[in-house]
Amino acid sequence: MSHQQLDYRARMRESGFRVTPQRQLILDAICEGGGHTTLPDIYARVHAKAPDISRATVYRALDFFCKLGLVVAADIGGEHTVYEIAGATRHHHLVCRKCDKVEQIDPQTMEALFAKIESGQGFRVDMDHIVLLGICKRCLAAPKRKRPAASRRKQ
Amino acid sequence: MSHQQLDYRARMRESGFRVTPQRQLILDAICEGGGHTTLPDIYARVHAKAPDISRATVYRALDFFCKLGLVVAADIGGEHTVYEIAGATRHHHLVCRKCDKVEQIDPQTMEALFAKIESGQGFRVDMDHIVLLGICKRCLAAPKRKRPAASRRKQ
DNA sequence: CTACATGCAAAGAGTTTGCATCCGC
DNA sequence: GCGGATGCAAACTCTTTGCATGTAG
Repeated sequence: MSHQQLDYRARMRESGFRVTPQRQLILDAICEGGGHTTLPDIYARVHAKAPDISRATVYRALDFFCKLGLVVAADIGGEHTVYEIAGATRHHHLVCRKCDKVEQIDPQTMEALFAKIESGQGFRVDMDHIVLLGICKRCLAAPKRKRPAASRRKQ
Repeated sequence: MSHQQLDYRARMRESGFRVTPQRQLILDAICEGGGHTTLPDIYARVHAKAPDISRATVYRALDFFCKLGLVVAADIGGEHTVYEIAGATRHHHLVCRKCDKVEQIDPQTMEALFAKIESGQGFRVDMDHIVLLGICKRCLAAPKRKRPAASRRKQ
């Protein structure tokens, strides 16, 4: 991810903004999260390495990254908004309600769905990141199994 | 919706809980909202008819309805959780980012998608109410057009 | 009459903002 | 050195909770 990091640095500076150690740590934390990083997650990671960083800074940095388009925010109907590095192509996830495991949906399957909706009703779906909740293969097979899994409030 | 209302009353009482005027007003408000009713929405509606009802009561009633299964809550990635009367079958919506119009997705299309995901990756999607954001037919045709539309914060 | 519901107000949780200070560039 | 970035703390918003009172059944 190192060469991409350099890219990010350049993009920040080009836009007249600064590359600070805090922002780098926060960006790192999002990368490390690999897919679904929530604010508490990011803050915890960052705080472990640099205890002085305040939550306000994390909020501001995330906002900043989103505006720059480096990071995308997705409110996927859990407790928290999740953040991830803006990838080249849109992709979609399946999240298991039992074990919180995340897997990707075959992109073509989703593109086919969008195409069908557009041709059928003239509606152009425009979402970079859809998350479908359900039960994964393993949990379907072993209903007893449980991982620490953050509890979900709703639905 | 009147006979259904009676049904609800019965279900509440059967479970040992009470039918109060507040609960009826709140349920009415959800019905009137027709599809996507948020808490501020519900509160506003209810408050207009009965100014004494407190937000706490609305929260408690919604929680209660959800537990009873009369209402489903869906956090669709907007600012607020939306509530709606629990319908018989799951259904999914398209919401236009420009004009906020809501339309249904052909249920079979979505069921086909879920079936494909389950057969393909063994993951059973389990969502009653998916919302896909995008641009509707009319707004695609007339990009200038705008309605008051509540502003969206994210994504 | 009894137990559930309500209203009020206070407490929590999460997020935003004002301001003095700091530090990339 | 300048102007953006940070840390702190206070302000805000949304939601939950404790408690005395009200009321459906």
